[in-house]
Amino acid sequence: MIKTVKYTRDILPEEFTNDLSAQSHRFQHVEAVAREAFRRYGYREIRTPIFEHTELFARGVGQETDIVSKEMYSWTDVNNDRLTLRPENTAPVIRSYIEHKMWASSDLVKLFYIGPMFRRERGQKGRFRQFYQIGVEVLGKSDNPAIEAEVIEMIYWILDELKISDTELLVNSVGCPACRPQFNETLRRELAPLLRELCADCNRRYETNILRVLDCKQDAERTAQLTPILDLLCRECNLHFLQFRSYLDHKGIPYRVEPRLVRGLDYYTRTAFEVTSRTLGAQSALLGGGRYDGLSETLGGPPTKGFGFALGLDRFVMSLPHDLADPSRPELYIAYLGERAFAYAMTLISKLRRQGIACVMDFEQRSLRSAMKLADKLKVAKVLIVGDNELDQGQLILRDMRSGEQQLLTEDELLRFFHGQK
RNA sequence: GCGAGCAUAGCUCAGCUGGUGAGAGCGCCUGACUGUGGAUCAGGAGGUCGCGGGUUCGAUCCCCGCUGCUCGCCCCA
Repeated sequence: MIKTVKYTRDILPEEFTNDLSAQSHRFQHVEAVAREAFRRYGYREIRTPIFEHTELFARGVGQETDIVSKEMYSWTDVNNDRLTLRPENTAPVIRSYIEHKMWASSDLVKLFYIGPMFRRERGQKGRFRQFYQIGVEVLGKSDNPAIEAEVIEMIYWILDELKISDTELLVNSVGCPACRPQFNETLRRELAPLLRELCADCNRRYETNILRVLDCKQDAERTAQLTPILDLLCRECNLHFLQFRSYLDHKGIPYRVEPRLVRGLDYYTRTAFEVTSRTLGAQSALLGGGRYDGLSETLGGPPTKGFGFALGLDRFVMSLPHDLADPSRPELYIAYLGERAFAYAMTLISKLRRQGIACVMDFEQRSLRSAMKLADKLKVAKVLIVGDNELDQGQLILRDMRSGEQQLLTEDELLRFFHGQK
């Protein structure tokens, strides 16, 4: 049997899987709520290719990051192009922003995207090699922290609307090109004498990404005595962070300052944030994002401020309430008896569908009993029964599957009945 | 890339220190019920016990290897 590739999976209609985290209607629901949020907040959809030139990610995300150095699906095309399945979508969106000169037509560009990303990681709860992200990017001339607060407010609206609770917002500032070298240096100096006491991972991080040492759970006790990164920010970064926090306070959005929060992608500057959930297991990040003011220049574009986030659709789906109903189930099942009724049902069902009614019928001649069983299994709300008797009398039977009540209707009355429902 | 656990029917699992016949619940199909579902009852279909090797008179059970899944580390959404 040919199966899905390791650590990938099918997202299925609910009738084919008990796994709530893999049911397609739950994905649809998160997408629908997110799209409504984007509509209200003025975001426009962008769809970029799922593969790009490898160089885009090497330069945008950073050659030394885990993503680029070991997790990308890359290949050389027949014409020797180096191509990569996108591992994230901020760099592609910036690429598009530059390619289509969006800066020329608007000072502030607000984009959203929904789609699959690919990373060659080991699978785990809430982590797959093909996973889905919904994200936004705010691009333009302004780096006003009010932009950041508005984005986070929108995130909270989405979380509320989806009834996802038990979450926590963590915020931090990772500085800018002006102050980061300095606090990296300070960190290096303060950590040097401690290195022998720190775990193996931290010794490695000391060389590769020193900020990550702060994120280590094992060595939390020892690193707690270091100068907090927030004390080392430059004037401008410090002011920016304070303003950002005051806007959150103003909006009544609760958060926790987490000086250990460090994002793993190179392009982040200043504000970094994450929303975690207690219910997710080891991979607790529901979403993450931050500011990336230099990214456009890095990719050959004009100086541009940027802020955005991406949410893990797979993880959102896991966090949704368990009892979410699937609204895409058919409402009506047509049970027919005999050839004449079959021909009639064929044309009637077309009329109903053109009116927007979700209705289905079976194509085998079967007993009314087995048709009813089928309708029951489909969980339709109503069943229309039509046989020779009904055709002769010009009256159809409409049965409510919940109450068991039946009424007689002419075809016109039926069409009007469902029309009124819409 | 590293570590641990698991692998028996479509699903969830049982199978008592290796010993005649491979099981349960749910689901599925049929009938009791010639044109009325859910409940009940009676039948039925469905399994190379993940794959390969070894130990043994005998392996679903013990050992080794492989594969897959799951969870954790790293890292991220």
